[in-house]
Amino acid sequence: MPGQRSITEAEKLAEAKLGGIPLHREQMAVVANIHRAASAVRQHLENSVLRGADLTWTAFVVLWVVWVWGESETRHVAEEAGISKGTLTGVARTLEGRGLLQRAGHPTDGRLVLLSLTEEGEALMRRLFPAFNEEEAFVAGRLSDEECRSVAEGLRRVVLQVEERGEERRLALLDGAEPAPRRSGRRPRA
Amino acid sequence: MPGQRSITEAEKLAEAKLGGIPLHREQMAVVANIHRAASAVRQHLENSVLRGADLTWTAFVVLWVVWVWGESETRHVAEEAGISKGTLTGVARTLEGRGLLQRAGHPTDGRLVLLSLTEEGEALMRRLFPAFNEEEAFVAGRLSDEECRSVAEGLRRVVLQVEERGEERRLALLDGAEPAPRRSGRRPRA
DNA sequence: TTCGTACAATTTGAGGCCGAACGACATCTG
DNA sequence: CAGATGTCGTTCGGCCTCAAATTGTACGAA
Repeated sequence: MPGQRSITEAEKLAEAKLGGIPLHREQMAVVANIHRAASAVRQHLENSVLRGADLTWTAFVVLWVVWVWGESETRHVAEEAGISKGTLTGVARTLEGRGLLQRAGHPTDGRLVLLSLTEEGEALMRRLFPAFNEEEAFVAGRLSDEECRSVAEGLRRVVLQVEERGEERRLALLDGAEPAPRRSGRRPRA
Repeated sequence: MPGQRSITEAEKLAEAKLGGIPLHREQMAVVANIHRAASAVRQHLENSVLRGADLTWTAFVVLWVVWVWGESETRHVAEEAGISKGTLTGVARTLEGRGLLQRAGHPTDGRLVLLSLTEEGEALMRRLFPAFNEEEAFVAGRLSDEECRSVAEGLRRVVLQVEERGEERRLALLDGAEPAPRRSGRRPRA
């Protein structure tokens, strides 16, 4: 099993590389496993239920959000789907082109755009979601309901920590230094 | 807090949408939280320690793998970093261009390519990793060491389930049907 | 020794991804 | 009621991402 042995093994190697500087082992392992699990789960779901419908993970998440919450403003959809506004614009365009999603202007605020599923999109989700949820159950199959709750609760605390203290922490780390702009991204016109 | 309330709320809405079809609630919540946590952690680390070094998450992971394991064949690096071989080719090219990574042919098997850090890459990791690990500790700050171990263990079981049973499961689901090729990707030349 | 099979990394095409810049609109303030 | 200020969604540049097709190398069998 490469999986777990690697992490334990890697800890020792990393510690050796640092020559005695102490390492936050448990915290390192939990972060590593979060990402391992996320990518394993995503890959399984993409290759089982999503592939047949020619949907990517992100496209499915966006459809799911709009399906569950009903017609919504794009900023809320992006927030809920965990992607940036810019990414959502592209994904929504793709889904609109496939006839699964609709776009409408807000009646009173001209800046807003509302997203909703088409009838075809609704039908797709009614068909797809049960299969999706079944695979969620599969990937969590080695955990009892109680263990699922406990792991979910632990993860929730990680999310809360970043949401509530992350920004402040990042500012403290920079401590006055310039925010170090991303090297990629759009350039000023001048 | 949009975070947790949304998931609980969403469960009810999704259940309503399905009109009585039972839902695997705990499993759905654990999968949702895995992805929330992964993206929150990634974003925090990119915007705190990685941004200043102009490294993306993936680039850092690749450097980390090569740093910890030493000179390695690309297929192992891709596997360990959780990305496809094709993605690694591009990322390695970028890092090579920045003088952080080296590429060398295998002495006896001409098909293999070996990756290793340059001296500059080594120096970067010696400087960067302690800061990275410090932020891993920060994001896990609301969990005790024991809770970290327990969450990590739960996640490990999810990874194992997918690694050991995933393929078989996907085959069973298709059950003879064609594997439904990805719509994007390279086309045959003919 | 040449063929076939196996396996390596790379190329390719379509799309996801971020954050800064941008233009359109809304809303406050004088 | 005009200008300043703020907030929307979109555009844009540079990467990442995948899997299939491709190219190149290795190695066993005929």
